[in-house]
Amino acid sequence: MKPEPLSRERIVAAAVDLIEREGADAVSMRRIATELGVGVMSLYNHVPNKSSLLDGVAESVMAQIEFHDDISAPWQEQVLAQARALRQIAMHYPRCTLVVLTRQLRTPAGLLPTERALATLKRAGFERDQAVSVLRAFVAYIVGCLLREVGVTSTFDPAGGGGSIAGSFDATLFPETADLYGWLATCDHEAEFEFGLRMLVEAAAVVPRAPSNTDEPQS
Amino acid sequence: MKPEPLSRERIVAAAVDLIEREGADAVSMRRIATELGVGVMSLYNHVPNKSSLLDGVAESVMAQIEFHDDISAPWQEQVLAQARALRQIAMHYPRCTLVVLTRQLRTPAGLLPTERALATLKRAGFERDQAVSVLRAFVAYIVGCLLREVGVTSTFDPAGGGGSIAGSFDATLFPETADLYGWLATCDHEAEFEFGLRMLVEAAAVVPRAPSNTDEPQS
DNA sequence: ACCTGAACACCGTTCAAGT
DNA sequence: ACCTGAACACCGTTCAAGT
Repeated sequence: MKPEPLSRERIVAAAVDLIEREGADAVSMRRIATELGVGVMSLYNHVPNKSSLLDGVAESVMAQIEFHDDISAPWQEQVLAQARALRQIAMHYPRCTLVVLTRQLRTPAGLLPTERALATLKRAGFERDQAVSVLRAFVAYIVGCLLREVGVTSTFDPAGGGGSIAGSFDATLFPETADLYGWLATCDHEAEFEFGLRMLVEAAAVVPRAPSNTDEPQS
Repeated sequence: MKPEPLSRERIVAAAVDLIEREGADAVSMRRIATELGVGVMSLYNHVPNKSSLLDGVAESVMAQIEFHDDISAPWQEQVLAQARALRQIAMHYPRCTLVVLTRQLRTPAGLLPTERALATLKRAGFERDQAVSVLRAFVAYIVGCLLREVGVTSTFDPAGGGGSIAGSFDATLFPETADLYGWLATCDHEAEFEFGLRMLVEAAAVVPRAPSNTDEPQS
């Protein structure tokens, strides 16, 4: 009935599944073993240790990113599309997101997003050091957004989600927070993501760069 | 010789200390108890559980943020100063940073940075929803930067720090990454932080906002 | 009020034994 | 080659017992 042989892929898939169902804290070698109906130690025939298993989780998720950016579109559009592709996958695996962002991968799946972004920025005419700095600014922003969206960092709701409308903080100590309570208490993640992304794209567009090739490659 | 009574503060301080010395993974109730020379269960007289202890760590670090921003300076300068204050504290407690950013605090120490930033943005003339969106964009960027700086997320060095100059990735598959290897392999964290910060400040400056009070408050 | 040891239900991983 | 149980050195937390 269950002759399917154990393999690294099956183990990683079980881990991704478990994380999405119960959160990253639920992941343990023993738990995944029972999930797969095998002894704990059987896992170690395919995965050297837990850390490597989590690398596998990150790799598996990263490999599913789907880039749809049009190479003939203006670079601003391409950058937006690439950023949205990252967000897509994070929305698809929200509870894996912290794990994915936390393990830096030096594998094809981990390097591909960087490669594509750098190609876009160089085609846009950015000098090499500028291309890297702009990339890093975008990635920092995207990482911060995604961690907020999946609930890892704060949305600035000053009184936990389930609290009363007035909240429990001292409104006289924090008058601005109180005044803006209505906006702080809710967060349209997609709108906020797009808002900051557009700010960065606009700012990147005015970074001085080589005039030779701006939008169209012209070799 | 050690009559100093146990207290929540002493426990939290020991945790902060241990995290900075050995990393967040080293923190356990048992370890901290031995660190303080008491039985494990003694801790539970002052701290309900480990999660609350980590909240204490975050609170303790946040409470040490020192804001030096000049209320009469242009809002752009104030925003920069506030962002740098956050970075300062993260640099002072690098290994606590993930813990701090990961626990959203609804306490005075946790709300103060938000309060100050919102005051600055409102004085700059941003509408209320804009002020919140701009704040969220800045915070996302800062969170992403700090996590990179403390080693949680990737700097995009395509071949781990200790690797050979050429790296171990396939240069034909990733031509741009290979071409930019020299820039990707090193990361001047302060310079990158400032670079993206300036991009965001410039972009924020052109967000359309109420014309009534721009730089000078005019009641 | 504060401290504590024993106990319970967990961890990751090593090792030696099986097939 | 792959699977496995026992064992070791850890976890967080409950509970009942001490002072």
